[in-house]
Amino acid sequence: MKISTLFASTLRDVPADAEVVSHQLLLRAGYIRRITSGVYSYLPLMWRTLQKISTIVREEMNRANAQELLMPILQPRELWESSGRWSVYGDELMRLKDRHQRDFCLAPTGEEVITQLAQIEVKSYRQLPLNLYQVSNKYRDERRPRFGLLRGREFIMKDAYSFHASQACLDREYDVMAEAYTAIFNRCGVKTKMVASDSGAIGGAVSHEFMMLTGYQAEAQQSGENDVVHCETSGYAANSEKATSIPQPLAVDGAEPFSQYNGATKVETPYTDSIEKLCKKLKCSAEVICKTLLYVKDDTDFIAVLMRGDYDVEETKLKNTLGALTLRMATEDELTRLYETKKGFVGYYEALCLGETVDLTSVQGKEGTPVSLLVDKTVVPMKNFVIANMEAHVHWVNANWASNCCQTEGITVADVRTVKAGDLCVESNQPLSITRGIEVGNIFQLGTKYSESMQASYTAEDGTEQPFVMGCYGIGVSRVAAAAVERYHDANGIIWPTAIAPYQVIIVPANVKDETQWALANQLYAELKTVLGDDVLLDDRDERAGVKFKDADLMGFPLRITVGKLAGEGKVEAKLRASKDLIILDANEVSTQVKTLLAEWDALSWEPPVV
RNA sequence: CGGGAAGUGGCGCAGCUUGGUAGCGCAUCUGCUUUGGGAGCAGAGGGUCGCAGGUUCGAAUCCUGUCUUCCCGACCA
Repeated sequence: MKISTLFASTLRDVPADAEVVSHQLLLRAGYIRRITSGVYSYLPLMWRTLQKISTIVREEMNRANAQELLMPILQPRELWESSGRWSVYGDELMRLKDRHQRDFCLAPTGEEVITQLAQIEVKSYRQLPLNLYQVSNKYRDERRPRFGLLRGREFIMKDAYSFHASQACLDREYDVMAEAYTAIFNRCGVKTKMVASDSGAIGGAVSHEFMMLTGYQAEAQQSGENDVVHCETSGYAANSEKATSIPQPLAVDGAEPFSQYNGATKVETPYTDSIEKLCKKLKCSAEVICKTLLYVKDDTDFIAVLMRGDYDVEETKLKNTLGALTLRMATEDELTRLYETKKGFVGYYEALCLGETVDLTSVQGKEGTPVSLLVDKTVVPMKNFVIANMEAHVHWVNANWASNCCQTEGITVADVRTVKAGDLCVESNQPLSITRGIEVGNIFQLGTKYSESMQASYTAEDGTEQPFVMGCYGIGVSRVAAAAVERYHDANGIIWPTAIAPYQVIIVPANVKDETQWALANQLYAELKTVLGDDVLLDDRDERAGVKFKDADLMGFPLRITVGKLAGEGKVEAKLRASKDLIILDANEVSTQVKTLLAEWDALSWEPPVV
């Protein structure tokens, strides 16, 4: 390919609406253009990169005995009703109507279609196991598309679905997919960590995500939307939405700071509507405070969550514990309606700490509105702590649980707290660290969730009808590309891992009007095409050398061959994008050296400069 | 969904307060010079100032509505 005819133009200025590095660079280097919020055209350079990623994905999936097919993006409402997800998926489902006012959606994922397909086609256990996949556009009406290709409303995803006659068989496939994924991301040059994750709206039990960690950057520049909790010693790794830990072993006995009070005492704490203010007022640390947060489940049920003051509630964990579809904090209006109290003073001192036994009737709100209690595990061992009692501007200190408190029926004890860096690993008892990450793939054990709701079954060996045991496996193809740019770039532009660079080599004649340089550049171009196929670019533009160097750096090709002043002596310069060094080569050894040079650029060991 | 900001040639911006026939840089095109890290000079083309209504002799500018885009939030009692 000659650059003069390549459909790509570079921008000097950063478009004002691009926030993250990958978005900026892909725009500036002429890879993508936005059509509307969260929707992009992939220009030829981008498309080549995406195809290279897809090819790697296909090769590894095929190697794992999965079969590629292609399912429709446009899907009817009825199909989604049959799985129950037409309503469950919520606003993220991109919905539309046809001319007869029939409802359709654009596929955000493919369980419904594939399960129906299996139901029709697979009749016997003899046809199992089966793993089917596709690479196609997916649609999610994100509440806030952002970060360019990292979170768009339209994106390219590889989604695979496996069908099994037993859990054991699914377990084996799950491991096979985990291996395939590791191979895929390694080949793409994207360093990932497999972490335990929450299964979210797709449902099911066991699931893992493949996270590209971005923690190599200075704190303020860490990109990615997920926090990954991990332990160096045990190898434990989990999304913060799923992670558990041993809480920091701080003194949770408030006897010390409150020694001036004799037993449980009511203390004036005006306007302490945050833990921070309360600590300041009482001159104590947060871990001796028991805070109470009021949540609303599915917009109807009230749940009070008791949490140690220095920890936050992990809402995903809470949601799963409660089996809630939606969850939100109660509004201040609701607090007033239920208890006539203010933010900062929600608490059940009287019900839980006064006397020997708890009185759950007094936990109810006005007019007997039921409120269920959920106690985080960290709260149980607390002694002589601070707790509110619905009375504004007052807290109780030196409070202690009634003796049967956490065993009382109607009080649930569960782990719903957000892991903090420095908490201890449940496996190794060593401190955990937290790093930002970009999710580029995930694997789920769906079990029989979809096969049961959609009544997809096969005839088992014993003649009975059994629902399929299913797994599903996704890779965000377009997100992998953006994530790679997020990881591999410098001040001058993109630095593609060789495997997914749109072109491996760019030949730059410094001055196209110099006949010697021009002739040699063209000769090398022809030679390299025989070695690399169409993976070589010739910058044949009549531009100054500086312009061409800048563009080559911005676009991020791994190897640049400059045909310049040494052309007369039959010599050229080779430069790896990720390196500062120039290598002088004899022109006649270029085609034999190119692959060696490219192999030198090993993306997995490259560390970007800390800016 | 809540809050904030912004829409002016392809990209980045100024002009708006105090209405008077639209400008700068980059990019594009032509010519000359230049030619190893985003060149210089001279010239050219390209915009119904997001859209709709209103005020006015006159609106990019003032008013109303609307659409779009971006940012922050939607997690702490």
